[in-house]
This record gives sequence, structure tokens and C-alpha cells, in this order.
Amino acid sequence: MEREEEESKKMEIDLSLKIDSDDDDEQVEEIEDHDQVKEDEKEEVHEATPGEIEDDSSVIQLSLQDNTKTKELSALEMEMESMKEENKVLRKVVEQTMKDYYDLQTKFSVIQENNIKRKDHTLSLSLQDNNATTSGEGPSRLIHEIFSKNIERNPSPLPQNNIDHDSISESDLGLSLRLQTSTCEKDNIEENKEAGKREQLASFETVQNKFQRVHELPAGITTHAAAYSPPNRKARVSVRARCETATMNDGCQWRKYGQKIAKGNPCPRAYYRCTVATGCPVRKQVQRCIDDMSILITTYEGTHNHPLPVGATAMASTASAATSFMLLDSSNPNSDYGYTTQQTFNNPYINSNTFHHSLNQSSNIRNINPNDPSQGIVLDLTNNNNLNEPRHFSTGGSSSSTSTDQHRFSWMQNKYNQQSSTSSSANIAMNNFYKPLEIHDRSWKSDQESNNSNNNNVTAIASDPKFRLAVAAAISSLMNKESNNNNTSNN
DNA sequence: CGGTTTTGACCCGCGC
DNA sequence: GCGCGGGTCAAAACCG
Repeated sequence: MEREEEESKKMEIDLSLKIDSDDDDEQVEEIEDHDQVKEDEKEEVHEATPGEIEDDSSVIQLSLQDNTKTKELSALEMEMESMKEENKVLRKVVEQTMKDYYDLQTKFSVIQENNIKRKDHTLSLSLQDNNATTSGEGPSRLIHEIFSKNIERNPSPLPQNNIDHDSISESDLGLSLRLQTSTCEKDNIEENKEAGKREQLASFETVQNKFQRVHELPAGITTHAAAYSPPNRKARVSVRARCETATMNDGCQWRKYGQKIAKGNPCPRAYYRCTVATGCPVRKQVQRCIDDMSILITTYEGTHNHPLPVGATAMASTASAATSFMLLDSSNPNSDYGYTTQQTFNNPYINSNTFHHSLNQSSNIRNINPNDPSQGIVLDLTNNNNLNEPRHFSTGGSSSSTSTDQHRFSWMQNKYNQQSSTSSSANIAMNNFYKPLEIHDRSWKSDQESNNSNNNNVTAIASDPKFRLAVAAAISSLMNKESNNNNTSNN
């Protein structure tokens, strides 16, 4: 409850700041207008005095006009002075509010820090079409349909406040969230398939029950949270996306400072640090997914100490939405998320789609990778309809279960040959939601240059209102659900 | 020449 | 205490 209050305070402050600053701007404009009026009137006065004097009466008239105009002028000056004073006061209020806001933010982060220490959560957020495995329909259409339904029913510009959650199940949305404690990872590795399947069923029921308890949604996600979030909170967000290049172009400037071959994955893990501002603590790790080399796992750690470049803001806002959820949820010691799911879905490589595959087809669970680079939030931007049928970058390769090694090394070979082949382009083009990601090979400068001709697809994905609505709705719904659960349990 | 990448060495935490 | 593995450092190489 405290958490929610603090969050709502933050929002209120945020809004009030906006209003204040807007008012401030208006005031300034008003003052400028007054200045303009004053100037105009001065001109008028100036024009009137040199007028031709034909007789005494006209002289008297003019002098009277002068007197009234002077009075008006002095009145306007007084008004201006008072407005200036008011402006000063308003500025002080804004400054004070800003100070309070940052104080609150700092306090909030300290509280979160303490809670995080107690419980290390891993949250995976998958946005994919679980029902489109055969039809080939992408998640964008599904999301569009779902939101269209709700918009039809409630033509509000904020659909996340009006989602009828009874009509949208998790499977309908193709959207799932899981939260887990990382301490149980090892236990999960030991589980056998049969036990795993039973756990999956239990987990699935739990997840469904959780989603059925969803209520109204707060609009508590701010887009600037990632750029200005408290520096002492080490947010960690992983993004899984199909990308055939060395790294995704997320709009930020990165410098590579290391590379390692991690155990269990022949693909090297690259380490980057943000160089947009000196001393920025943000790091990112980039590694190919062992099961599908076309998937690039980018893990962001830390928060930027500088305003993000325009191109990076959308991505950061999406990640921050997820981070906000993690922060909020982790502050709640009573949160019961993931107690069952964590036993089966402790691997971020096993996303909800794999989960549904396992359920529906009784197929194998993918191997747990202990070298999971993504303790934290996983934003899954892949359409894993063909998880059991990995994509190949080598030309002419066939997708068979025995070609795993060929699949892996075909990517390695292609990496040093040419980044895009016709087959890979065609493969990725099959995905009707996530387009091929922009090449980001050498430096940020080249990216900036190429941004003019190519789309920054990560940004585009994150900027997609449907995508953002879906993320916001999912996170908000869970946040609010949890708060409602607490309310009902308290009553 | 300055910025970036590469790569082996080093540090540190963790498990046995 | 030792070994392993992940993360970082820093010197050399590379590039525009």
C-alpha cells in the first residue's frame, strides 16, 4: 500500500510539475503579450502626440487622451509587476516541487533496494502470438484485435483502463508474465520431464488464476523512468529479439570493453558500456541464444545518468515499463508470483510460447541454461512459433532436429562473411511483426548515418503504440491486480 | 591522431 | 584452499 501511495505521489508530482511548468509558460507568454500591448499602446500614444493641432478644443481632447493612456499604462505596468512577482513565486513552487520529487524518488529507490535484497525476482514478459503457430498470424494483429475490441466497447484513449479482463485471457493476448526468485534455479535443472509437465500444468493454472483476478488498471508508468531512474538501483532488463547483426541499434552509444565465451554457449558474450556520457554506469551484454542463433539476447544493466538520445527513448520507455513493474512488485513481500512458475520456467529462454508448446504438444522442455545473462526482466521480442524449428542463416540449410551444430556454426560463419543473406532475410521477413533489425556493426556514428535510410526497428517496435499499450496494459493489470488482492485480503 | 575493438590477463565471487 | 567461471582491465591493433 505504501508502495502504491508513493507511486501515485510520484505521478501526482509528475503531473503537477507538468501543469506548473505549462502554467509558467503560459504566464511568460501572457507577459510577452502584455509587453506587446504596451508597445502597441506606446506607439499609439506616440502617434497621437505629433498630430496636427487645429484648435484649442482638440488640444484639450488630446491631453485628456494622454492622461487616460498614461493611467492605463501605469496600471498595466503595475499588473506586469504583480505578474512578475507571481511568476517568481510559481518558479519557486516548481523548484520546490522538483526537489521534493527527487527526494521522494531517492527515498523510494532506497526502499526498493532494501526489498530487492530480500528477494531477487526475475520477470519475463513475452509478447507473442500463442495461437498463431499454424496460421502464421503475428502478434501485432492479435494485439490490434484485442485492443480494437476494447476500444469499441470503451472508446477511451486509455484502453489500459478499460480492458475487460474477463474476456481477455492470457492465452488470448498471447502475453504472459512470470516472476521468479533466482535462488531456486538449480533445483529446477534437476527436474525430470514428467515432473516438469505436471509443474507446468500447475503453473499454468496458477498463472490463469492470477490473470482472472485482474481488475482496473492504474496508469502508473512513466516513460522517463529509465532515463532518470535513481542511480542506486541497478535495473537489469534483457531484450530478446531476432537480429542478424552483431548488436541491436538501440539509439545509445556503446563501447565494447570485453568479450567472453561463456560456458554452455559457443557464441561469445560481448560486453559494452554506455559512452553517451562520461561515467554512465549502464552496461550491456550481447549474446546469441544458443537454441536459436537468430535471437540476440541483450541485457541492459544500470540506469543512465544522462538524458537518452531521441532514438533510445522509446526502447528505454518500454524497458522501464517492465522495470517499473519489477520495482513495484518486488517491494511487496507478500507477492506470490512465480512460486509455482519458477519451478518450471526458471529459464528466460523458456518463454511462455515454449511453455504452451510443452503443454499442447507434450514436447520437450528446452534445456536450462545456467549461464543465464538475464537475471531481471526479459522483454521477449521474438515470435517463437518455430522454436522447434530453428532458423538457419546458412543458405540451403534444412531445419532438422539433427542440425543443431550446423545451425550454430552456420551463424558463426555467416557473421564473418556477410551479415545478410537472402535466406535469412526471407526467414525474418516471415515474421510479420518484428522486422529485420538494423545493422549495428562498427560504431554509433555509422548507425546515426544509416538511421536516415533505415528504420531503427527496435525503436520502432517500442514506439509501436500497440506494442506499448500491450506492455503497459499487461504490467498495469498485474500491478493493479496485486494491489486489489492486497486490498481484499486486508478487508 | 583519436576513438574503438580485440584479446589475454587479472580480479573476485562462489561452490566444493 | 583451490578451481571455475563471469566480469573487467588495459595494452596493442585497427580504423576512419
